[in-house]
Amino acid sequence: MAYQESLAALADPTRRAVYEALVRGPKPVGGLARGVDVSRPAVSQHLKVLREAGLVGVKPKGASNIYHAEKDGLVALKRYLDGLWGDVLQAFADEIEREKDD
Amino acid sequence: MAYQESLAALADPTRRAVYEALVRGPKPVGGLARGVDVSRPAVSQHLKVLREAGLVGVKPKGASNIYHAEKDGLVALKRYLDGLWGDVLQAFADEIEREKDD
DNA sequence: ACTTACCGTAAGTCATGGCTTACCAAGAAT
DNA sequence: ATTCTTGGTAAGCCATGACTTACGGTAAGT
Repeated sequence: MAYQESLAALADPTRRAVYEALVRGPKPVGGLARGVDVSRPAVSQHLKVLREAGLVGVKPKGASNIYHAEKDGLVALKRYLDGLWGDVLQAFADEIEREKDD
Repeated sequence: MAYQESLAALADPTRRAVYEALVRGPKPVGGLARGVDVSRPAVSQHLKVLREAGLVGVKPKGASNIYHAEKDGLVALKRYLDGLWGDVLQAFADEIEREKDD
């Protein structure tokens, strides 16, 4: 749920690939594993990290678990970056001011 | 310059701390090192990663190197997340539609 | 000129984490 | 009831990467 976890979760390429697949629509673990070139257990582990970051959620559907993208983790990350963005703009403005002193 | 590098760069806590310090204003390497509990060379290595991601830039000022936040890397990351966000909303909309079929 | 401050790079150490195989549990199907 | 599919967890391996110390190089101060 915290932006730090979203950041760490999305930093890994294959985990990001799994997430991007889910962003296009809900899918079972097996389906996700087929889209990536790692084993199915590896995908399960990635899903755990994504789940703890609030980026995805699960709904059991019989024997299979259907994963889907969740808003929370992404919103947290977007908010964090927007905060940084504001500060960066401020820093730029400050620098313009400073350059007037020559 | 690519969002992948920004993601990887900001995923590390101490590197993120260095970046956040720069976002509040330009600083020399030594000053940055004093704000974090790792050695100065470690900070230099983090700055290299941040620089390659387009998140920071340098301006030599005499003997010291003044680092500052750069827009490019952050913009790239924000764009990527906005794309994801759009897809997530679409996926949610699709799911609402699907639930009408019961 | 010599020393001191500032910084980047090299080499080596060590922990983190991503991957695999093996195993186990639960639901579907026959 | 047994088999087959689906998937989470455990244990172990191994590469990546974050950190340290040591070194070299340039600019400023005296």
